[in-house]
Amino acid sequence: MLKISELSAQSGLSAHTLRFYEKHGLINASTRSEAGYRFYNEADVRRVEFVKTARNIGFSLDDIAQLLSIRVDKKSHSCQEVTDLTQHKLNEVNAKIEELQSMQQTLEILLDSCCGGPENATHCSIMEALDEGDIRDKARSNKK
Amino acid sequence: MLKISELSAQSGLSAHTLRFYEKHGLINASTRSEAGYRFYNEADVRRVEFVKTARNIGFSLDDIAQLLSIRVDKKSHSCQEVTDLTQHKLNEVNAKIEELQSMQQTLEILLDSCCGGPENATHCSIMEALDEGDIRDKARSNKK
DNA sequence: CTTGACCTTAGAGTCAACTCTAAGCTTATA
DNA sequence: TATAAGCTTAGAGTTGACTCTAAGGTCAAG
Ligand SMILES: [Zn+2]
Ligand SMILES: [Zn+2]
Ligand SMILES: [Zn+2]
Ligand SMILES: [Zn+2]
Repeated sequence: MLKISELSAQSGLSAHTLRFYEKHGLINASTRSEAGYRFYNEADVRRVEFVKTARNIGFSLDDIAQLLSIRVDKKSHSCQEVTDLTQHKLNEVNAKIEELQSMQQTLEILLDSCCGGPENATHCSIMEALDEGDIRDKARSNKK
Repeated sequence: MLKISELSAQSGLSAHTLRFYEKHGLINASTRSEAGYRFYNEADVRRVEFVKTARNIGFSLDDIAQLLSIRVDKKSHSCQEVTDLTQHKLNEVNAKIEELQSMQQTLEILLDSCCGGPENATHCSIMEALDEGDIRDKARSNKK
């Protein structure tokens, strides 16, 4: 049985974060001492590791809550539910990547066009491009 | 001279957003009516368009504030300052893309491994992977 | 028996970029 | 002249995932 500071050291999550996750229904200390101190058993630790893994992949805490509710009763849930969640997350990630790649392209074009030198910026092609808005066409897909 | 609602219609930014940008020092109505109504002239409108363009590229409002301070006095600033800002933003964007691509890979691996069918999730390889944490190695670079 | 480290809670603060509300003027139209 | 639409301000609310604070209880060591 681990105290919160021990679990914190072991998991790399701060005690604050562990309490925060508890408040949001993700994890729990299955026992408390008489004084109210949290004590985590092995199953608790495994659950925390599950949360950590899912979080590292990029799932939101809401996603993780759903994954956890599947985890505690796998018989009542299907593989399809799991792939739906995963696919949905993948779609989000893909959309963000596209948005960022569009920004990336525009920024590279801007950098290519500017001399980057120490002279003053009265002739700066980046400033001109921002003023004229003509890169906006290339950057339009960046909009949320 | 445009009233705020007219500039809002023309620019696609809400009147709320225009006031918000003003509060944060990005834009200004160079004149006010006797009753205090904002009136935007052509230079104001061009400044708003500059902000919009920069925002669409992905610059933060802080970045934009810096770009604007260069814009109003180009003689006192160098091309290098402009490229520094742009390069810094590009580095940020590249870092995020890498992070997301790592998530993307992990999610694709997970999706490949799961049957996605309607049977129950007791055998689900995604749940197993999350439990065992063995994809964490692939996903480790996702950490902030 | 007193430090000092650790634990508890509720609740506030952080970041970014809006978004909205309330309460009250102003202006245009009927 | 009355109604509605539009403007003003200060300030609060939103989202997500923490992060920290205050005020106090607990526990081991010296
Ligand atoms: Zn130059
Ligand atoms: Zn330049
Ligand atoms: Zn299956
Ligand atoms: Zn499965």
